[in-house]
Amino acid sequence: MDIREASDVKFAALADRTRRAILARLAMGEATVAELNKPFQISQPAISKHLRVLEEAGLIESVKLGQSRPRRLRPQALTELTDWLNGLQKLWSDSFDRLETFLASETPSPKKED
Amino acid sequence: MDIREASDVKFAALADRTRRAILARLAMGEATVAELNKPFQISQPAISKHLRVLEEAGLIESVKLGQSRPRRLRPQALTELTDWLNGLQKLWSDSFDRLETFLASETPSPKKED
DNA sequence: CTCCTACATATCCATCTGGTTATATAACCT
DNA sequence: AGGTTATATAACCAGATGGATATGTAGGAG
Repeated sequence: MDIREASDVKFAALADRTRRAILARLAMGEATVAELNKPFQISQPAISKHLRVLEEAGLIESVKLGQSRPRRLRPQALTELTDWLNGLQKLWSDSFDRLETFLASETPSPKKED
Repeated sequence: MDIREASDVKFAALADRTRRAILARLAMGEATVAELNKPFQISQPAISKHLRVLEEAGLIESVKLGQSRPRRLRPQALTELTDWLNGLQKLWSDSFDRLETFLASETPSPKKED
C-alpha cells in the first residue's frame, strides 16, 4: 500500500531526468512509445516503466489507437506543482517583506549604502 | 563523481515529502536543526541528512551562529524549477494553439467566410 | 576543566529505483 | 494461420535512498 499523496508522486516523477525529457517531448505533441524511445539509449521496457510512472502521477495520459498507444501531456496536472512552488516563493517573499519592514523600523542607523 | 546537473538535484530534493515540509517551514523564516526536527518523528541525524540534500541542491543555506547553525531558504534557487514547469506549460499551450489553428484552417467546412 | 547542548558524521540496514533481458499480448499484414 | 510490429509484463540485479543507533566535535555554562 502506498499512502503517498498526489504531489509526492508528481514530484517524484519529475525527479528523473529521462522523465522530464519525455514530458518536454510530449509538450510538443503526442508520441508513441517507439518515438519516445528514439532519443534515448535505454531499452523500450525502461521507457514503458517511465511512462507508467508519469501516467500514475497523472502527468500524462494514453489512448489505445490500433496497434499503438500514443501518450500525451495532461497539462492540468502541472498546476498543482507550480502552485506549490509559487506558494513557497510567495511565502518567502512575504516574510522577507516583513523582515525588511521590521528592520526598517528597528534599525538605529538612519542611513546606509555607499 | 556525480554528473547530474543542477535541476536534477533540485527536483530530486523536492521529491521527498519531509524535505518539502522543511522548505515550507523555512519559507516562514530561518530555523535551527532542533526547531526543524520538532514537527517530525524521525531522528535528528535524519533531519541533518535532509538538510544536506537541500543545501547541496542549493535550495537552502546556513551560517554557523554560535552553537547553532540556522538554515534559511535560498529563493533564487526555486526559479530554475518554476521556470522549467512554466516552460513546459507554455510549450504545451503553444502547440495546442497551433493545433487549433491547424484544425481551423484544415477543416473541410462546407462553407467558409471570406 | 567538565558537563551539556546543538549539530555532524559513521555505520548499518531495508526498501526503492532504474536499468537489463526474456517473454507475453495484441494488432496488423500477407 | 504464420510472421512482424508495438507495447506491456516478469524476473532479476546493482546502486541509491531514508531511516536507525552510536559516536564525534565544537561552543557555551558551571
